[in-house]
Amino acid sequence: MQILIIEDSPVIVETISLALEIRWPDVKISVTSTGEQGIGMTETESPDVIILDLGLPDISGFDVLKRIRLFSNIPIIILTARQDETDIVKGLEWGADDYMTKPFKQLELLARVQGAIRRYRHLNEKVLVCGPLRLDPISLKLTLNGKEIKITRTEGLIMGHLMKNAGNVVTYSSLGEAMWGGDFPEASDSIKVHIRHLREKLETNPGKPKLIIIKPGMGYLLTKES
Amino acid sequence: MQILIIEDSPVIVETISLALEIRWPDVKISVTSTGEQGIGMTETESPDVIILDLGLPDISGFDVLKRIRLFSNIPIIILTARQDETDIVKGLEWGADDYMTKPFKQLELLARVQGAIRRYRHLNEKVLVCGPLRLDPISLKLTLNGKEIKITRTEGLIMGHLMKNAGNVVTYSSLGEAMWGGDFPEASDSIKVHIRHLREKLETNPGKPKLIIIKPGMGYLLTKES
DNA sequence: TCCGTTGGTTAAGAATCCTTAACAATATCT
DNA sequence: AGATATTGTTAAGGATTCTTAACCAACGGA
Repeated sequence: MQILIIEDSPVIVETISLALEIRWPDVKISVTSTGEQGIGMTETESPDVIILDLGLPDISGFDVLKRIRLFSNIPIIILTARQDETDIVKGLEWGADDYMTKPFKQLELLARVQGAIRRYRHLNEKVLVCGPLRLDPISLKLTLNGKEIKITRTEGLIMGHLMKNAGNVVTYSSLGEAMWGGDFPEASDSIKVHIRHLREKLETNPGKPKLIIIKPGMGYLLTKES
Repeated sequence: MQILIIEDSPVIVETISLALEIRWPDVKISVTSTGEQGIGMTETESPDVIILDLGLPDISGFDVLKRIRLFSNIPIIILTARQDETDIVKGLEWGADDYMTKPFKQLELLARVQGAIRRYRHLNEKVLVCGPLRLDPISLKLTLNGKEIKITRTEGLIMGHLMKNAGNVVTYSSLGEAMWGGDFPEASDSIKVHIRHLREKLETNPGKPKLIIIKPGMGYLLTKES
């Protein structure tokens, strides 16, 4: 994970960096105080998110935004002073993904960054295919040999995770993360219930599963191909 | 709505066009039988969806795919013969959004096109802002003055539709379409209940709404700005 | 062999959410 | 102003979905 901060105030850079590093200990943060350099670094480093102050010393933040958008869809969160709130609409129209007004809370920042990443991830989520199974990871619609299978949200998240790692074992904890996000209950019986439900919907013989296989002591595995 | 078909078999083109025209009577369909032309037409016509046969007379369908992906994220549905199913994975890896094996059912085609468009629409769905309200239209998370407001899925769809048309009246039927999709119950009392719930969550005085206003006989209106 | 752990199975309960329905309040029209 | 149509309000019911819990079966190590 890599984040580019285009901001000329060292205090704000410090605030932002600190929060990001606490939330994502292995984040790589690049900083520049000028717009020109920011555009360059966007190309060279291709960060996952850009945090862009609209009030820069050299060129207008809007120009930076526009020029980055000429070649990239990287999510951009714009910063602006509270009194310049009219800029926000303009910024969003020019392709920003989100905005924050200064001063802002660190938690708010983290939420916005997290949201921007999540939305951007969506962009790259293509239909997943695995043998006879197809899953649209956004709408969580699943088909088996072309027939639509009704699944719940949670079941869809599990299938998405299994299909992304088809052929490999998926641990309980990584499944938990896919289902519940960041932090999830230590122990829960519910995974095996969901697995049961999925097997009932997908397997010809749910008692003798051929698709969703248990790897004892490790986790589950979705058989690659058929 | 515009769709580009890159396919050299007139029979298949006919099948596809017919289905598309029935489903979307005002669709604009462009056809070409060669890959080179297909790439060109993608640039000049910027269609909403491309249907691409992998078996073309001039250049490989994969090359077409790759070259289009160099400059565009337009959703591409690839067609391939049943016996070449190994192509599918390669196609998806190279950036196709979906696939169909020939022969295919017309209804299946429509579903795939619809799905591709819906997913692509997501790409362009930025955070909606309207005065103190912010809505992420994908996760349907809503904040009011920065505070997160818990809303249900249906409430989120309603807010999305209202915010997209902030300042303008939104009719009952268009709200129904936003909530339930294509076809929806003629008469239902539930909209007004959802509106009530939203007002309880958003208005300082839900009985005297200032945000979600009724336009008697027409529909609802979300006040632009505050 | 026996016990303990791991996973499977099933049912019940809780939580959430949507819709319906009945009645009240308000607006619109004549 | 009075009648009628439209919208507001509230409670209740039903559907769906997730979790918990209790018990069963299989397996491996002591």
